[in-house]
Amino acid sequence: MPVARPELSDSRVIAHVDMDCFYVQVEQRKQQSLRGQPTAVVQYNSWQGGGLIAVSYEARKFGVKRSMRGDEAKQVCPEIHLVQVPVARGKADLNTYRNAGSEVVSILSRRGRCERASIDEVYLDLTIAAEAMLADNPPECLETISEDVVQSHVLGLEEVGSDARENVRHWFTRSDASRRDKLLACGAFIVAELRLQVLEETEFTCSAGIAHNKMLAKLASGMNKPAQQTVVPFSSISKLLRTLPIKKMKQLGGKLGTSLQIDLGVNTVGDLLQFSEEKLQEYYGVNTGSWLWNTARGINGEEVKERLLPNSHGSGKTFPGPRALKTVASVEKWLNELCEELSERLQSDLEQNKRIAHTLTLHAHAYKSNDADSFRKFPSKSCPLRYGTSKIKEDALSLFQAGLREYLGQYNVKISGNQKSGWGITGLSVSASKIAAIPSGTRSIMNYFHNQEETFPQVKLSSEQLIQDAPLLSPSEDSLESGGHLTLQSLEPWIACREENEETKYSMPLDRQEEDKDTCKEKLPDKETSICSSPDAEVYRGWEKDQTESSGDYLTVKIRDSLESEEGKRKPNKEKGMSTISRYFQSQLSGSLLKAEHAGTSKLSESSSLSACQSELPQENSPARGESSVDAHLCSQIKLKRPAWSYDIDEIDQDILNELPKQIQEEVQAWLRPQKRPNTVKRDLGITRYFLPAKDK
DNA sequence: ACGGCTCCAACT
DNA sequence: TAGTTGGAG
Repeated sequence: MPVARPELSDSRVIAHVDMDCFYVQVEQRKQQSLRGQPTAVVQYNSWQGGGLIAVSYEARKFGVKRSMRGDEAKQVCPEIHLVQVPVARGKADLNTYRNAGSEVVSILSRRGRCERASIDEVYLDLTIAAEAMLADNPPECLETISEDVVQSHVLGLEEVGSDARENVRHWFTRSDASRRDKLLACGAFIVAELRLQVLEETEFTCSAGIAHNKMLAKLASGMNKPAQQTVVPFSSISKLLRTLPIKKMKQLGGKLGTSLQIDLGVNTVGDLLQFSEEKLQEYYGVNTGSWLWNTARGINGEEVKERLLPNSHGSGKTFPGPRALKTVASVEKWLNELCEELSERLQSDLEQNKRIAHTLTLHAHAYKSNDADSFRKFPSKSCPLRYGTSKIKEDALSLFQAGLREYLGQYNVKISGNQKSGWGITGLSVSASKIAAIPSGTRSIMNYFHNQEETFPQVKLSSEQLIQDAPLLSPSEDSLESGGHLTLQSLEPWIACREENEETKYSMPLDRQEEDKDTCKEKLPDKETSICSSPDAEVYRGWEKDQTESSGDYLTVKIRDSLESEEGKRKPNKEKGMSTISRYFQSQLSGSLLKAEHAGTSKLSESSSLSACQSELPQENSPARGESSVDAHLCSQIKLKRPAWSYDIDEIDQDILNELPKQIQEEVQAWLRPQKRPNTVKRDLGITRYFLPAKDK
């Protein structure tokens, strides 16, 4: 069965905002003299002037293109200013651009759901805001319309006429427009405001598309650049798509688009209209077939996902041709560099966003010169991610060695040392994924009960489960003010200070599990303190409150009473679980709730707040972040602090969760199963077979 | 075996 | 789940 077909009456207001030659703008802001100049950002100046990764519009006039070499660019545009991407640890370092992207996102996310689509693009769902504007303050009632809005492009209007501007102004204000047009008009107002705010607060310009779905918004944002916006009214869609080259459509720029051209003779999106949905499904499978059919009609039901932060971090480098790595030692050296960068970024993510990553993956490209099957792909390998730079290095190397053995095949025993081993590594990357919000129900739990108390005198937990005599927790004023044990901050140090001197449970990387098991184990500490709960670890971790810094009470709440060990012996016991959790909440309420209010306004507590980006400050006082000493300092500082809580996230009884308020359930869920994304949109990109007819029909 | 470095998502 | 593949900027 085909995927659920999106509504024909899709009247959402979706915007796609795209920064104009973003890296160039970032460099121009840093170095104001570059403004207005033909400029490009280049990496690796050594070989042929390096590769261009961003080109200013002034330079584009000269025919300078991305993917040119620096030298080429100089030829067509001798005046061009080439700015190098920062280099750290022997590789390009994109952090300044990532941070600048975060600045922008923090502004663009103000008016509706915001999905960070890449380092310099977002999608916005402005439906609610547009509806509100239409209800309260519709454009047709406005006396004057701001210049920025009138400068919008509206597809389908005669822009060549003597009075293009007047046409646009009229389109925005006419009272007899359809509701969907009016909503788009409101969307365009909102986007214009947002873009202005971005400019004022960051000095960056951007372009935008406003339409009823993501596909069309994306298409439109690229139509008038730079620093302009384009609206796609419903009535303009068919004409727009009729002549649009198929490859211009997002997702069709690659092999699928080529297959459409070659195999079906489809050159424009409009050409697709002649094929029935069934026919397209025959060629490309049900999902892709339906997607194509819808796309031809401008229909696209993809939701804008709420995501301000990336789902993974990676650090990689290529070693082209002669620079290929040929010894394990050189691979190790580079892996170390990559891991250091990755670890640093994981640390910042932890500090700024309170998130932890759960999986470490290694990718490599390799060649074999001698062998017959030398075109085999180097397999990617992953393992649980342990925080701490040296742990990451260690694990990454193990993953590499596992991959290499597999790559070389079982007969090739000698993999190390020899210069003439016949293999070479042309690309390496390490990445961290499955990033989830820190196990910090604390905030929302406290917020929840805070609110509850205003509404109800007593929490809604069955009374027999409220154990009054449990002297569990009554934090001193002091501990609350310093972040106490109820805030994220108290949790952070425990997770943040994962460094080498600690005792840490060893999650054995794949390759060592078999052969080196014994030798490995001896070197390893046996006490479990790892963030990652490995599935086979027989561990108990309660919630602990440290005694060094707070009032001296000691708390151990068993959040997990039902334990399912590997042998699966014990059976769930809801009652017990409930009672302990209830005790915890109860003690919170009776003991510390009111004080928590003060904590909420204290400086420390503020600094621990979960702001997505720390860049909402005016940029004058937010210079580019220092390189790395910050982290080191913070970490050492943190080490002195106590471990706050520990927990065993895999062992929480689902029944217990179900008893909790929805808000908390969601938060806990997120940390229970980080890998599972809520609401996976049934999107269809099964782009695997292009030449095979009808398999799945 | 060069465009380099990321990121996302679907599929198996 | 881990690993592969395609796509985009």
